[in-house]
Amino acid sequence: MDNLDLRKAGLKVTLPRVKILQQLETAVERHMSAEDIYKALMESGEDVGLATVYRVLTQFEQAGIVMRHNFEGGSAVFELADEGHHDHMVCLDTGTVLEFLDPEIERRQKIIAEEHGYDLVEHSLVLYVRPKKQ
Amino acid sequence: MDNLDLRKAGLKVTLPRVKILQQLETAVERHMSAEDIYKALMESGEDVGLATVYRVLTQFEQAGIVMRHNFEGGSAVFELADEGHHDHMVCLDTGTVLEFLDPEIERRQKIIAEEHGYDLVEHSLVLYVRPKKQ
DNA sequence: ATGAATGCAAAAACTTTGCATGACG
DNA sequence: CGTCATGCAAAGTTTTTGCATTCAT
Repeated sequence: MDNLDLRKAGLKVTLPRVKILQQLETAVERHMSAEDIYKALMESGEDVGLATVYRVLTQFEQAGIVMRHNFEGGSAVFELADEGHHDHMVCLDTGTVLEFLDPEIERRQKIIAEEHGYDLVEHSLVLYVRPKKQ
Repeated sequence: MDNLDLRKAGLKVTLPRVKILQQLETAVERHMSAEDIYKALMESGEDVGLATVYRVLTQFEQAGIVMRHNFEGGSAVFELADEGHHDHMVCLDTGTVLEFLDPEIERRQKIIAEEHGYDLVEHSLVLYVRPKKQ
């Protein structure tokens, strides 16, 4: 995921775009809101406008470089689309986001859509969880 | 789902609350946004404020009378919580919302959460589909 | 009568857009 | 150099909140 990917997407290699990409690559938390990225860049001394972060993330999404998710709670979160498809598990206590993929669930989804006369285009599955009690 | 349910939830039986409940019960489309409900009431000659619709829906949600869903696209949709749990299938062409329940998917979700050391609290599964081609 | 609920308008939260300036190729 | 991208501020959307008034019990 580097400057070449930007060019391939027809996007000029500008400082804000490179910095946002780097942020998503190096951040501890893979899943960040526009605001998260904006703040992180500000703290690193990078001077990027919030509007630019939103614009760039939207372009990245269209180019298939990032994925946008609407978990519960105000804002959308973005993650690098460098892995294959997966679903998410969000801890209600800590906000931690875990990724998982279950072939059986994937399979059933496709079957269910077809049983109803549809083709499955995409899906959104989020498990909201809490640390196991004992 | 009647006035008794409101009382049981500790909510006074007011005209706006009754009308909103009726709207959700009688509307053709079970899944409505606050704006949808507001407009429908206006067209029926009921004079309810949009803020009240939001307030009442939030109270209904807390009381377990309705469920709130965040499908793609701006606004949240609400449905009466008079059936058991189910997931949703949204047609990208028509906006139609279908409900389904797959015991196997439900089972797998719980297992996956536990395998990661969590208890499953709730989940959100939405299939985005299109009418089958042939 | 009194506490809760409503309507309105204002604000809040998140995201997008218009436009003049600046940077990339 | 021309064009695309940026920053800022303003506007758009959806939802929430403050407050005076009205309503339910």
